[in-house]
Amino acid sequence: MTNTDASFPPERKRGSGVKVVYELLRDEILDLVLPPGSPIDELQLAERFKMSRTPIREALVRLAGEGLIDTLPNRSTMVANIDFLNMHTFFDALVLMYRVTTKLAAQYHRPEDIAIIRAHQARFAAAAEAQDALAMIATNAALHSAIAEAGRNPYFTGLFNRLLDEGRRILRLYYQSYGDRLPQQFVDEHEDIIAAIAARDTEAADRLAKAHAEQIVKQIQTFFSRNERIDIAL
Amino acid sequence: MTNTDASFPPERKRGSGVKVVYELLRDEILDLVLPPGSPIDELQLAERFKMSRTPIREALVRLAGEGLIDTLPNRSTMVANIDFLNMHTFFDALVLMYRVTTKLAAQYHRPEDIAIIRAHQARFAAAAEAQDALAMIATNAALHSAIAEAGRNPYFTGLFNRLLDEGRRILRLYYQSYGDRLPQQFVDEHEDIIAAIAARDTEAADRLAKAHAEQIVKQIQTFFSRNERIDIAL
DNA sequence: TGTATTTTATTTGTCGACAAAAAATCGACA
DNA sequence: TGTCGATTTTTTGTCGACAAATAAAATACA
Repeated sequence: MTNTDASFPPERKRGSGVKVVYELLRDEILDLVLPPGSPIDELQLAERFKMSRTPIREALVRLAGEGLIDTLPNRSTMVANIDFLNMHTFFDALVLMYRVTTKLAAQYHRPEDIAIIRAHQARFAAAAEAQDALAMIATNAALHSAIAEAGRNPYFTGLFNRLLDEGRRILRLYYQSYGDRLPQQFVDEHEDIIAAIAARDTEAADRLAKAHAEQIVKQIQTFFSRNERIDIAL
Repeated sequence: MTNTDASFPPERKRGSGVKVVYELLRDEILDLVLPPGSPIDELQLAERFKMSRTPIREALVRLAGEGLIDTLPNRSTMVANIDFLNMHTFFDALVLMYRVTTKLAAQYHRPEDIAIIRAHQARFAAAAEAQDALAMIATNAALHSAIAEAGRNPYFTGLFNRLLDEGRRILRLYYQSYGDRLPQQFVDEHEDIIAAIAARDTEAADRLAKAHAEQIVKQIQTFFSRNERIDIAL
């Protein structure tokens, strides 16, 4: 019998509380379970996670540090809004990081990195095959994150992962339109990029990553310009 | 008489405590008053700032989020070390951000930005004239930060400012060798960069920023290779 | 004397409570 | 009925205290 008795508190390990709250809240924000602008109530979270406000607070401070929530002093903390007006700054940064991390991966990767990258690519291909848009988004981010890791520059991987997270929120907004067109093309482009990395061809890696990133950005921008009226309403 | 009575506590404004601790600690870390590896004791800080551990803790969480301190669970938090072995990743990121932010400044700056940038450049020139190495480091960082702001991409300015902070720590290590050679050249290069930005010549801005950044990096690397034996000791 | 084990001390993580600040509600007055 | 000001309520920021985890010290044993 493994602790079915509820009279004892859940026996959370000391120090694990913050991590649990942080990660769950982070996922809920990025998956839009908590949409932008949602109010965050410490007391409510404390009840929900059955712990005091102190660890909740620490998790919120961390999330604020990553820009995922905004805190007004003394009052109201809420899920950060997506800045549609300055979306182009996001795309600029995303394209550059796609390029830089891919290029560095071609330069600095180790043999074992390629295996990891190929495993992610296989998962992405499976998601594309199954026409599962949400899985495509997730596996695509994981793949590019793995490529960035192979480049071994913590400054770039840090920014890139942050951008991919932010991208998760944006992509959720139009994930319907993501699955129903040319997923096979993305799979092929990934294959080319991986081949360039494995061959340590930095020039090709950069060129292919640039084309790949710009195509994705273009697709998103096209979607948003089609829904311009909705954007303005936000 | 403005509160010379010490019987009342210092009357810190509610919510300001964290900010004070965060900023002071941050400065002390970046200025190497707290050298890498220094142990951080919450209780000691609480005494020093005359407040409870709670706001101290929040400041530390924030600093940890920026990678300025490392926390081992349940035990010992200390000032983050400078990773000399992977310094090249820092330089790669720094050069790229120099280029990107300068280029974007040329593209997106507004008239008022130029005035701000020129003011910073004047301060840098004064520091160079006075052969004040520490002031040169500070004003140089402020100048490039202002240029980045004119580019108006929060993702890039965020990373760039973090890199400039990290650079503050590295530059302190060799600031003696910074002042005693060609400061006038840096002043001139800055002038050229600013002129390119003002003329909205993105190509020239990128080229000049690249040369400028690479020259600085080269100088630092030369210094560190001369002091290789010291590096290994660390 | 050196090593393993118990004991003590130190430091962190969490808690519940209280005070300050802002928002929401209520009430006086025109 | 509408507006301004006072009052109440809600939520945050800070505090002191306690418990868990680790390190340091002390003790037992070979």
